[in-house]
Amino acid sequence: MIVNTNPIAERFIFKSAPIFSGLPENIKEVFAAQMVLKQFRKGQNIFTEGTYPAGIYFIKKGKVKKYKTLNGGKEQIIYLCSEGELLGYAAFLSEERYPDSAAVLTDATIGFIPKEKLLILMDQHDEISKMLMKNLSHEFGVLVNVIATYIRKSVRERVALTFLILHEKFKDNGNETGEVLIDLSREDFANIVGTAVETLVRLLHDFKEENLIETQGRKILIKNMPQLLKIANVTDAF
Amino acid sequence: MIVNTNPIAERFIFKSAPIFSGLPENIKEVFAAQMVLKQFRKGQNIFTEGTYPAGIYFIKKGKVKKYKTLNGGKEQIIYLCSEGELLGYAAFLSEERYPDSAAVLTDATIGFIPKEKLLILMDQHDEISKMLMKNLSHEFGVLVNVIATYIRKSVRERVALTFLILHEKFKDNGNETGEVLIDLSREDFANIVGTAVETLVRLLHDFKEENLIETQGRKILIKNMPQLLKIANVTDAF
DNA sequence: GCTAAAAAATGATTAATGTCAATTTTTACT
DNA sequence: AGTAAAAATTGACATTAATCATTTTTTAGC
Repeated sequence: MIVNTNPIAERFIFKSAPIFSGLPENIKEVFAAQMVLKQFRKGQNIFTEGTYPAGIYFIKKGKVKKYKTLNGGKEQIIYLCSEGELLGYAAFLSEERYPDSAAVLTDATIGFIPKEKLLILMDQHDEISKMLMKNLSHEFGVLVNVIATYIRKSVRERVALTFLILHEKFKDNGNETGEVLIDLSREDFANIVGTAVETLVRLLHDFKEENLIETQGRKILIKNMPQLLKIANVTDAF
Repeated sequence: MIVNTNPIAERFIFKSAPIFSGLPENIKEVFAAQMVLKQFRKGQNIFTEGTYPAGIYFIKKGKVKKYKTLNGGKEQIIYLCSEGELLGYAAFLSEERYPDSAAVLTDATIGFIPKEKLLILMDQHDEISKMLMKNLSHEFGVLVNVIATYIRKSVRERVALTFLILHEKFKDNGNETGEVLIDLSREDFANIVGTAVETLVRLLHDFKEENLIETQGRKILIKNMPQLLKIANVTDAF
C-alpha cells in the first residue's frame, strides 16, 4: 500500500490510520464483540440528517459519503469516509440530531454499536472515550481547514485539493508508478468541491490538457499529484 | 438579557449558555482556581495558527475572533467567540497545532489554564472531560452546518445568516424592542461571510433599503431579524 | 472643534461560475 | 453484441461576485 507522502494531506483527512489502531488488543475485542454487522447496497442510506442517533457506525468495508441536502435540492458532501472510520459519533456525543446524512458509495459492510452498549463501554474503558475525543478533536481541526479553504479558494484550487483527498481515499487503487485511479461520479465529485457538475467537468478537461490527470470513462487517473497540490495552494493549512 | 428565540440559531452558534453552566459548583471552583487571568488589548493575538497549544483559554470578558490567514493575505473568520466560551481546546485535545489564530476584537480578560494542570483536572474530575466532549461534539455539528451553508449559498444569503450569528453574539447590545446593535468593522464582517468588503457593503446597502437594518456610522442596528432569517433560507440546518 | 488617517461607500469593469439546452459517450441490461 | 437509459461533455449565455479606482464619511488624536 502506498503511504501518505504529504503532511498537508492529514490536515484535510480525517484519519489515515484505522481508528482502532491505537487501542490495546483487549479493547478492540470488546468493541468488536458489541458490533452488529450489516450489509448495505450502493446508494443506500445509513442515517439521515435531522434524526437522532441510535448508536454509532463503523465502516468495515466500503466507502461512505457524509452529505447534507440543502433547500433547493443541492447536496454538499462534507466528507468521504472509508474503511476503518467511525460514523455518526459526534451527534451521539452531543446528544443532538445528525447534521448530515450518510450513504454508501459502494456495497459496504457496516458495523453498528447501539448507544446503550457504547455508553457502558465508554464507562468501563477509559481508552474508548479518549480515542473518541482524540479523533473528534482531530476532525474538528480538519473542518476548520476545510471551511477556510472551501470558502475562500477558487473552484480550480478546490478541485485540485479534492484530488489530494481522493488520492488518499482511493490509494488502494494505486498502480506501481504511484498513479491512483478514482472511481466516483462527476456529480459526487462536484458535490465535494461545492460546484456545478459542468464547471467541474470543464476543470477536469483543463487538468487533462495540462497532463495532470487522465480519464478512462468516468474513472480518473491521477498522474501528477505534486503539481495538483501546487495548484491547490494549501500551504496555509495547519 | 434577551434569550435566543430561534432554534435555527443554535445550529450555527457554538454555545449560547456559558460553558460552565452545567458543571457542579465545586468543579467550577476548581477550574477557576487554576485559571490565570490576563488582559488583552483590542487587536492582540491570543494564539497563532501553526503553533502548539500550551493550554486552553477561557473568555472571561470580551469578544474574540478565531480566524485563519490564507495564502495571498486573505483572512477567513471561522467563528466569533464571546464571554463564557473556551478557546483552543480542540487543538489541545488532538495534540496538534492550532489550525487557526485567535485575536481579541475588544479589550478582553482571558483566563489561561496550562496543559499540565488541565490534564490533572481532567483526570481527577470526569465531569470536565465530559463537558469538553459535549462541547466539542456540539461545535462539530455547527461546523458541518457552516460548511454546507457557506460553500453552497449566495453571498446575500450568507450575509443574512451572519446577522443571525451577530444577533446572538451582540444581544447584550439589545434595546427594549428587541433590536440589536452590531459593532464590528466591515472588514471583519466580510471575513466572516467570506466575501470582499465592497460586496458586503453593497448588500448592507440593499438590506437598508429593504428596511431590515439601519446603520449608525459603522454600527448596524438589526431591525427585522425574522425577515433576514427568511432570506438566509436555512431551514436545511439541523 | 479641527485635522489627518482610516474606514466605508460608490462606480466601472472584469473575471469566475452557474444555468439551461443540446449532444455525445458510457453503462447496464437483455 | 444491441439498445435504452443514465452520465458526461460541450456550447451559449446570464449572473454573481471580485477587483481596481475614486470619493465620501467616520474616527481618533491634538
